[in-house]
Amino acid sequence: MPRSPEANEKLRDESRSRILSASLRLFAELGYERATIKAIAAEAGISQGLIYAHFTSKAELLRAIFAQSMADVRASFAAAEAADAPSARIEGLLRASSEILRRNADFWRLSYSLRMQPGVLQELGSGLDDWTQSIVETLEGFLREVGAPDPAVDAELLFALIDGMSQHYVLDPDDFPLEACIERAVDFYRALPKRPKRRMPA
Amino acid sequence: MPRSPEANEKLRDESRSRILSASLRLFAELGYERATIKAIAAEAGISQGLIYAHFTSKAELLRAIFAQSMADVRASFAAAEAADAPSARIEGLLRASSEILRRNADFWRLSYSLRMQPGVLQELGSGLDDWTQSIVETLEGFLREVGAPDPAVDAELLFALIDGMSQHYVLDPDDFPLEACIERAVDFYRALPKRPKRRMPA
Amino acid sequence: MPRSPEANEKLRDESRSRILSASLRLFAELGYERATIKAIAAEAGISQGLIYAHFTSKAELLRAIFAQSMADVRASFAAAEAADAPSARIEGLLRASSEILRRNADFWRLSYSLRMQPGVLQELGSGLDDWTQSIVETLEGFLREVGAPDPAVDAELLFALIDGMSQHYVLDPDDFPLEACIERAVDFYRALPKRPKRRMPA
Amino acid sequence: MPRSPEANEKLRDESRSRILSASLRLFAELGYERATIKAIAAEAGISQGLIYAHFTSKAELLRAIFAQSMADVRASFAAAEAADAPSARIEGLLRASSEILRRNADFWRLSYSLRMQPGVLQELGSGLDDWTQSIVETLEGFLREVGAPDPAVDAELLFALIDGMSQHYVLDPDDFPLEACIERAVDFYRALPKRPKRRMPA
DNA sequence: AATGAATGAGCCTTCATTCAT
DNA sequence: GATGAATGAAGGCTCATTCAT
Repeated sequence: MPRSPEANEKLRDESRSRILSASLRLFAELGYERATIKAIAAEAGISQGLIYAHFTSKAELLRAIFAQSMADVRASFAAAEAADAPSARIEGLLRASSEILRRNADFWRLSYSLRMQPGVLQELGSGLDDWTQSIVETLEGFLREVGAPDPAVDAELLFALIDGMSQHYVLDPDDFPLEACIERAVDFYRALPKRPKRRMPA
Repeated sequence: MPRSPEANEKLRDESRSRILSASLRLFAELGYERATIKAIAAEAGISQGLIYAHFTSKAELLRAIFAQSMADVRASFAAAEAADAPSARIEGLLRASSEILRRNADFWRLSYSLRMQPGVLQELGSGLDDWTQSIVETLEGFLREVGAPDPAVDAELLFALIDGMSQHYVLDPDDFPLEACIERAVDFYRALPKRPKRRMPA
Repeated sequence: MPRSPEANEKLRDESRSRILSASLRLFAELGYERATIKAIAAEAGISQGLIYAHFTSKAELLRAIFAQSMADVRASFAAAEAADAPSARIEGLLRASSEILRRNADFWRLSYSLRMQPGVLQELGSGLDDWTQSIVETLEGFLREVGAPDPAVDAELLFALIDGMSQHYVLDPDDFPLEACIERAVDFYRALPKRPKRRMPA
Repeated sequence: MPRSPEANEKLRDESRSRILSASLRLFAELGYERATIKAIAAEAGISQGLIYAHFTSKAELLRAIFAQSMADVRASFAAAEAADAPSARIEGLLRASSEILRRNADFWRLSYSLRMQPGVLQELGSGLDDWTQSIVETLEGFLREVGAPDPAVDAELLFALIDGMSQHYVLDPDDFPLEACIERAVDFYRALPKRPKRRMPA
């Protein structure tokens, strides 16, 4: 007598999510290339073959992880955007990143490690570029609202700042003072400087 | 008939530096794992075997690149530190990074791609951690000099900012407005905000 | 609640024959090695596991197909043999092959593809050799009856001819003029040449 | 001091031809699928990796074998065609096949085994179909010259006969009376029957 | 009788590394 | 110093087969 469809689905889902979380962990810890299918299977407590019953290839597995995590992250971002009054949006966003980071540290680690590897990146297919692009645009909108003198440049700067902090946190979560840095950044953006008159810098 | 010792040494040095620059280029472009010894040899215009006459392994080649480039970078930094009056040091440093980046873009690309891959990193041996540590300390000194309220945190923040900009530049040198961002950062640090009284943030 | 034994048996037979015809089709189309158990199950509309409830292995499945089809073919041959007067037996056999081929094209395709792969053949176990042997002997009998000068050689020749035509037909059923060739072969055998005196050929 | 270019070429050629002949042997003996790269390497007395220094893939290796052998065979055929007076061409061709077969028995075994496996065939790329096509056309020309009533059909018949004999020989070189069969076939074609008046066959 | 999740051996291929010259 | 042929240890992936239900 075959297993009931529900029992089957449960088994499958269980396997799938073990694979997914094992790979996220190992991809983040070792990097995509060094995280062996063999090692992933071991970490997930299953056989190598089973991975291919769920994902057609290692690259597919990477894509699945991204799809899953990016959906999660996107939701968090959207929540942050909607929540605040215009004047507080930047503060809101900065403070939100802290939680988003903590909740998906492994994903961010992986994502940052991939960003610098064009070879692997293209196995992932596009999506990441578009995404960062859209973040910059969002930031630019916020900064325009608060009267930044050159919102395009300020957006790049703010994004660089957030990205830099995120990476430093993710690299060393125990020692990097994430919250303190964020609060300090808030100070800076509250005192948003006007662009001064200036002679051409060399 | 044997070559003269000097001619030999010159040949050797020539080979060595071809290998080094070829690997730097390929490591940066493809990532450490995907840059094949075969491809490096081809790029350098020499045989695979010769690489092992100069470096005992691929990891050791990576180490050599780091040693060479870090020396170069350290020198640039030292110059920047010494050049300015205390009050202008932060500005000086920010502006200096632009040139340091442009001169060694490949090295930075590689370095950033490695930083997130502990697996590869440990083949590199320590050194990178110590180095970033020393940078943070230098920054902290600068910030203390200009009266930052919490130099330790401000140093982390400034380092994150520089690192973020550097990465964004290195990722897309043609589109990222590096100089404009740096100048804008200078604005922020000229207007260095005091830490305001504040109720505990949630 | 348990099914009645008869219903069970009917189900079982149904499954078995679906499996058999699905595998014959796929073995013929893709070759034994490339026809996956998974694909066979899909083609048969059943689960992979069920195949192993009927056959202990893929090789055993192949054996079953051969047993089934060879029985079928043997019957057709016997009918052809018995039907004609001695003088017309060769013609009868030639003409009969056409129908036998058309009826079991897939089996012949498979059979021809296997014949050249000793590796697979031995998984099949003996049987095919014996069978071709018996065909040659039958032909030899026919040819002796019609006064062939060297029935043994003529039998080999005739078998080769039939086999050659069969394969060419099976390879390209739409373009190969099977019936025309058979009729032409009949011409040749009606005019069965005497063996001429001859000097040793080099 | 590097090996001389000649020494290198000799080494390479030696390896290449060991690989080529080992694969031909194993492909012919076991079939393409069952002839493992591992087994081929062992048969050739070299490492698995070396095969890929000469051929980019297993399929490529197959292609190389075909290219090599087909050139050889084509030359033999051309020689046979040119050698004889029109009236003796068919005899000449029949007798030539014997030697062509004996010289490349393994290649023919392989070639016949592949012909029935569309999957593998297409990895080989086209060429085989064109080739058989051109053979049939050549035969048709010969038969027209000697006044065959329907050269197109007669060509198919003759080709089937040759192919049938070839296969039977190649399947069992020790027992199949190749020369005797060929001589007997010559008898048949010397006595080339006219097409008789005939009522429609059933 | 039947299912489909799960296994594990083995395949093709890549690549850092060695070695004879 | 330099070459390039050669090796061998994985790595990703497939597939016949088993097993709990």
